Amino acid sequence: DKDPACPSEPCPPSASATQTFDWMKVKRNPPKTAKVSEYGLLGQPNTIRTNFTTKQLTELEKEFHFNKYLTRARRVEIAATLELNETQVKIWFQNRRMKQKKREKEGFAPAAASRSAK
Amino acid sequence: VMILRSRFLDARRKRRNFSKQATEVLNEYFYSHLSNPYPSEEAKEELAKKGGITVSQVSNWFGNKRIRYKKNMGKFQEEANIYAAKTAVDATNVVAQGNQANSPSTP
DNA sequence: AGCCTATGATTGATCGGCTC
DNA sequence: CGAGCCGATCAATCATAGGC
Repeated sequence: DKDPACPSEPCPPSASATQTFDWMKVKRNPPKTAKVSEYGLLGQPNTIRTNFTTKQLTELEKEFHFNKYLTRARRVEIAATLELNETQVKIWFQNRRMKQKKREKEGFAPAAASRSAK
Repeated sequence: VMILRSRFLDARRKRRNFSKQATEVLNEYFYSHLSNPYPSEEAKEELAKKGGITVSQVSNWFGNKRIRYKKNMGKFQEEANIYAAKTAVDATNVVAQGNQANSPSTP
């Protein structure tokens, strides 16, 4: 209800000095990890970040070391075994590959950082 | 409550806050590009060099900064003013032509 | 000593672009 | 035309550092 200095603008909170740019309004769609096609009840709106168990991560990691990329068949197999969606397994591998790449890239450079620390 | 907290012992354990200069460099860039705080890979490399941190750390910093900034803009108003005064290379819209104002690097 | 906030890192998942 | 991948980013969370 208060409006210090806002002629005619839709500014709920109350931006003053700096403006509100587009990137500040970006909103991601909620995860669709849910498979609300079975139980008539709304059940659990898995609209949140899934937490993989240590067991699942261990298996995924093991598989990753065997093969960096998945085949359709293997994916189905793993998803079933770990009780995850094929999409989750697929995404996990993609993220894992990126993580690997990042580590290889930056796992070498840090060979010169400490200067005259103290 | 399944003790799935097996996350302990990851890596994020020993965390060090960045040096004053690193934070200074990062904030300068962030606020002078508030309209679009998404540094290119090259820009990240330069920021990393200037701040004495890694490119990944620069990415993490901007990621956290953007999210936290928009989550609570009011809380950063003061900080914004401080850095806004220091630099002003903002380019809200790439409107009209250009003269010769650019590269804020290499003095 | 005990909290509470600030902050760097991690990560499941999304977004846009590209390849096939 | 759609599925999978890449690269970047988001968003929530973890765990610690810092301030009082």
